[in-house]
Amino acid sequence: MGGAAEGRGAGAQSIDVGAISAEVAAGRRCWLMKSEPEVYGLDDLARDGQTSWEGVRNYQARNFMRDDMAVGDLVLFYHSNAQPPGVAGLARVCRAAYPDPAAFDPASPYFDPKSKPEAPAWLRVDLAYVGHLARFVPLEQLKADPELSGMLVIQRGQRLSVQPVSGPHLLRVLALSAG
DNA sequence: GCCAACGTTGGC
DNA sequence: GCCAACGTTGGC
Repeated sequence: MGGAAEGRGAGAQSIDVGAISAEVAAGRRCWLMKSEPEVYGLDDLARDGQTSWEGVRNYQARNFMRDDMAVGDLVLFYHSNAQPPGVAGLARVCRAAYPDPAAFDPASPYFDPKSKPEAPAWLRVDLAYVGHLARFVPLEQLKADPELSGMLVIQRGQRLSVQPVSGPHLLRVLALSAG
């Protein structure tokens, strides 16, 4: 591997910013979701094409998925606990919230005995890969950008792994990644 | 590894 | 319902 693909996994795609802008202008909902790249990063999603977002164990994050997330929604894929942390790419919700089977599995690190199949406490969505940002946008750059003031991910102590993002903020991140 | 921020738990 | 203790997140 080399050239433009340096540092990206096999199958990495670029993002059609014009098409995304049109979607956002038409009212497409936007999100940011965090993953530790050593656990499951954007390269893994590019390889797999889609994935089930298991393991959300925070009520506010669950409620966002349950109440507000729909098929087609756009997702900034954020690498947390990374060096540096930041936005790596774009994904899309391809299945709306449904019970997270990991919560029922005693062998899973996400097992939660409070969650029963007849009354699931935890949900997951499925995400499809859209593309890698032209350039990774580190958290430091998000924090420094005046147009992104108010974005949740840059706020101190903000730990939510599923966050709503405004359309203009999502487009701004794409613009920053282009240069 | 440190630690600030936050969420959850459990005694009362 | 209060709140201290504890566990987790996640940047640094």
